[in-house]
Amino acid sequence: MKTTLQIQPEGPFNLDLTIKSGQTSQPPWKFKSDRFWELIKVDGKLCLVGVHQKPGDLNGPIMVEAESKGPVKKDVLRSKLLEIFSLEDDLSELYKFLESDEKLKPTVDFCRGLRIFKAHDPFECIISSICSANNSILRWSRSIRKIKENWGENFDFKGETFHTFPSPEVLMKVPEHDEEMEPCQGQTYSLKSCGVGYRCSYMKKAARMIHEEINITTLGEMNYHDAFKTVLSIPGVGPKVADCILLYGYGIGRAFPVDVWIGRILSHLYFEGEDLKPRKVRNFGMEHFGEHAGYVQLYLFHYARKSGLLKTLKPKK
DNA sequence: ACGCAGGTGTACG
DNA sequence: CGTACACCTGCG
Repeated sequence: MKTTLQIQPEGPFNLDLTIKSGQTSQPPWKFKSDRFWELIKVDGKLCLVGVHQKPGDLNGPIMVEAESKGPVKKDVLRSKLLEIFSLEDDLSELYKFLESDEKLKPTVDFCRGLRIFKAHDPFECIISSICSANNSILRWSRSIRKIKENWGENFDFKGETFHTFPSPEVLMKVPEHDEEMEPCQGQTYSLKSCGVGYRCSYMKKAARMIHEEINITTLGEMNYHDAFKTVLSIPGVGPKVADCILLYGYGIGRAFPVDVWIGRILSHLYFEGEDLKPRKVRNFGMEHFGEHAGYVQLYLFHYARKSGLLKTLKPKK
């Protein structure tokens, strides 16, 4: 069953940039025939959505086309997409803030319309974020894709198969190593074979905890500090991953995920290249950027990459 | 070929 | 409490 709708974002929105900017909430959506496609759950139903934006038209409407087994309520689909692409964030407010800081000012021209690309659901976000730790974007997105192909729900459309992310219960039961299972048509399907490395046991333990112990649906209602401490208790989740989860899974804008790159960038911009401990970078970011911290991190990283600044920042001398 | 990059857990002081 | 090192994989 087909559903179509239009969304008129408030302020600039760059769909292409947002999807491809390497945010660790999820790998880029599949691009085919002018649209980005992804299988998501809307109102509990599998729903393949295709989103289109006229190239270069940062202020134009977003055209949405969705295919589902049964009927899907338009307003539910609409709010899901508003959520995923953070379309209700007030970018003019953000840009006012960025322009008030000489160091942040240049990021705006490089990033106009870039928004936080949120995960489809908190569980997927937690596992994705654990998998992204100490990993490359390439390897991480490959792993997530394989996990979805191996254990997600399928949806066939026009000769292609799309996959959801598996539930906690499914993921906690998947085999860790190939030796644990019979080869199936010459192929094996273990979590290790997805290339997750030593993160394998963290991911399985996290899935078990979320299935049996922790209620992750109420995290969004907690204050930042309590939510941070709660996700920190999940195996494989340290400060960086915790902030990714809060930012991309729950839209908590004060979260400031600190990796080595954001550390080098802030050190270069504000500390004359001094070697900074991650703890100090995080405190500085949260104090100075406040509720914009998540966006500042996103904008600084993209700016540094596009402007060539990143290449000049050396991994200590 | 093989060294290296990349956060977290653990084992120390 | 802070610091040092091992962990796994794929790229250059």
